[in-house]
Amino acid sequence: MKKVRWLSDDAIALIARRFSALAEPMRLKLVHALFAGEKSVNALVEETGGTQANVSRHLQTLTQAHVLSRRKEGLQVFYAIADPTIFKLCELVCGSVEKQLNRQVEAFGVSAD
Amino acid sequence: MKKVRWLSDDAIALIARRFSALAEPMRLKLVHALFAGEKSVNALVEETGGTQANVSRHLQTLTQAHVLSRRKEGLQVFYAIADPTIFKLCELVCGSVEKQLNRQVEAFGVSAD
DNA sequence: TAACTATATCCACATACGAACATATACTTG
DNA sequence: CAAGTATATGTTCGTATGTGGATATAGTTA
Repeated sequence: MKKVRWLSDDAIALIARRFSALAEPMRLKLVHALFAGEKSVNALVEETGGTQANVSRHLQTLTQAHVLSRRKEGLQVFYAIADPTIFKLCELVCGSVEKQLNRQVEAFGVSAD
Repeated sequence: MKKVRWLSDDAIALIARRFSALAEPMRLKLVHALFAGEKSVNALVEETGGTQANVSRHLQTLTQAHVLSRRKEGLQVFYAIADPTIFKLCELVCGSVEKQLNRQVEAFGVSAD
């Protein structure tokens, strides 16, 4: 028996903001790249193929959303996954999308009658 | 030992789309309202306080994202949560946001020195 | 201090997206 | 078939947001 909590408009807005942090391909790429561990901005620029300006901006967005953490060391800045729930989140969504695609493939395969 | 799958740009885009379905306050409200079970458009309009046009649009978005299912019965259309992972997703994010807020409150409480 | 590297920010532009009104469509009932 | 109800869609508008180039800032090294 699960209790469904009540959510104020402010709470709803916060949750929406958290989701929107992950609702962008480049940001997802960055998060995914960081699954392997902490990396510098430069490393992320090379790995994702984005421009330095864009990568920096998205990293800022993710950090403000408390998804990533920021550590400065000399000239470089290292980012890492700050919120461990991100792993489960991505896993869930990834699996769900996969399942949906499989269903679509199946439906397509038997759709002729 | 967890294997990190490789994700193509297309896969990334799909996952981003799924997240963006939940990255909007009104859509979250609708999803949250449907946690209690299937409801008609009219019921959702009343419960959320949105306009009929907007609610209908957002319901369409959520349905296309495979978050909700649609059942027509006479004049009315009933929507329901189609993807059970949504529950866990919201639970995770909700808890994470809550935790983060608590940390901020604590930090604020001891920040004066 | 001057050159050099890594990162962040400013700016301009294009596009996506949510809101609201009006209207169309689908279904029911007299 | 006409009127009425529930839902969807067309349209316009304002705003938010992603992008890339140029530039600013911070830190290192000669």
